[in-house]
Amino acid sequence: MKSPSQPRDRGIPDATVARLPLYLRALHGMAERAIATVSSEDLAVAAGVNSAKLRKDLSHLGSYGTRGVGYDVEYLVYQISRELGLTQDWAVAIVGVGNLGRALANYGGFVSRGFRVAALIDADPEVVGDDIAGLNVEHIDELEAVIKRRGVSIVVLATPAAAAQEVCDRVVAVGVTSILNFAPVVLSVPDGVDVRKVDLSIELQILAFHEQRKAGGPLMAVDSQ
Amino acid sequence: MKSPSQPRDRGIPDATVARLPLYLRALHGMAERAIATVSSEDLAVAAGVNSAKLRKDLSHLGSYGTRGVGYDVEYLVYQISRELGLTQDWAVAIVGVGNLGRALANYGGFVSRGFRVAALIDADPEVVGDDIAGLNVEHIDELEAVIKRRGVSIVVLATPAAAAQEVCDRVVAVGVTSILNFAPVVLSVPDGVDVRKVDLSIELQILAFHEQRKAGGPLMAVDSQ
DNA sequence: CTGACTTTGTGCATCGGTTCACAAAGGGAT
DNA sequence: ATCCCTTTGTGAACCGATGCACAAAGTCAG
Repeated sequence: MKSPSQPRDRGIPDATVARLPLYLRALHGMAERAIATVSSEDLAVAAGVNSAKLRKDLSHLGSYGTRGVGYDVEYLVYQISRELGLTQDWAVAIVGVGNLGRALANYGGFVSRGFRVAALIDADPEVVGDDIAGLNVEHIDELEAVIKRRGVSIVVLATPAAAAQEVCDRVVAVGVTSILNFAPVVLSVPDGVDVRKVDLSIELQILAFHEQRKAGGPLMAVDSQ
Repeated sequence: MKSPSQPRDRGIPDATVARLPLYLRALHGMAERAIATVSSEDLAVAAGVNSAKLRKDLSHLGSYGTRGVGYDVEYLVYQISRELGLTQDWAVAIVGVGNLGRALANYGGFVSRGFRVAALIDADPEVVGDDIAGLNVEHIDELEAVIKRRGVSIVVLATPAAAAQEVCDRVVAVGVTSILNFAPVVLSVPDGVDVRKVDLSIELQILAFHEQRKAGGPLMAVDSQ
């Protein structure tokens, strides 16, 4: 059972928050395999982190382990889910139904737990009206109305770079404060609005940097194999 | 002091490397608008960071600015490109041509500079043979052969979670040491292999955490911001 | 050439995050 | 109940990243 009021240090470090979903995924896998309890060591391995870090991360949520035993898988799933806000249902709108938007709409794991794609929105009349992943694509003119009507609180931007800032401004204006941005631009938003960025080309460039270094540094092999 | 033409400080901090692509993008935008020189302040604003950080980042590459003036846009573009290894051409293979793989293959900005999608690979006979983004989808059996033949050095995994580790093992076995993983699994790889992970559901969960907190949270807390 | 002005590059203090290492807490056996 | 074994939770050292603030280095006007 849950301790009623654990006035837990509401300041969970960002680095910890970023790892909680990782632990949660590992725990879900264990729950499916009917594993009842898990040690910090085992869970850490499954999540790809070291066990001291995992223990410190979990300690920020409360004291949910049992010394000498480990953590109860189901209980920990619940606690982490609650902490992340996954015990409620989040309505997500995807703006921009190009290749990427379409992929996101169809991507099952993307909306597995706690999230629900509630709207698809695009500006192209060619696409508006189409059914994708069981949803009707609505026109960008309806943006504000749709967001309010469906109670959307998280917006995914999969628009072209040039359109991202404008769409961003509009959704912020109707009260959205959480945005996941796939467009390769730096969005400017007022304080209090969270923007997370996923940038494929940046990831590739970081890989290229390390790859180059492994290959002998710049100006060495142009044609290596 | 050192000669300004010999920067070669081989220890560029990871945090800096992660931001260089951001600067590069901003600089490209400026170059297109025919801006010849830029101050650290202006570039920092364009890239969404603070100027001291930007200057420190650039100082790791060498001393490429002119006091009292700023940085030459074109020269800085070249230096950062070179440092990131973008002056050479990287052959990228995308494994898994589902919705996401397809989106990546078509995503223009994804392969704009320095990168080239050299192969699309899938296991589904339904998809193999299709032409996507001007490329023929090849069968997973050909994985090793294609990677060698095309000189692929970076592999993008867009497979289902269950297949990712196996594909990963196979590409590592033929010498690939840079992997961009979109599958929601923790890949285990030998030392020396770089894996970067893009995980859509984790990003959403992080947003949900902050959104929940803003909305009052499981326990209404100090609303500092 | 000199002096006013601009902007870089960096020393230094600080901060957040990671890791180590161990005392405390619990279980199980006898 | 007592001892032994396992594993958590955390104090403290460490490490890298951030941001301030300023001297050094350059431009430009006269």
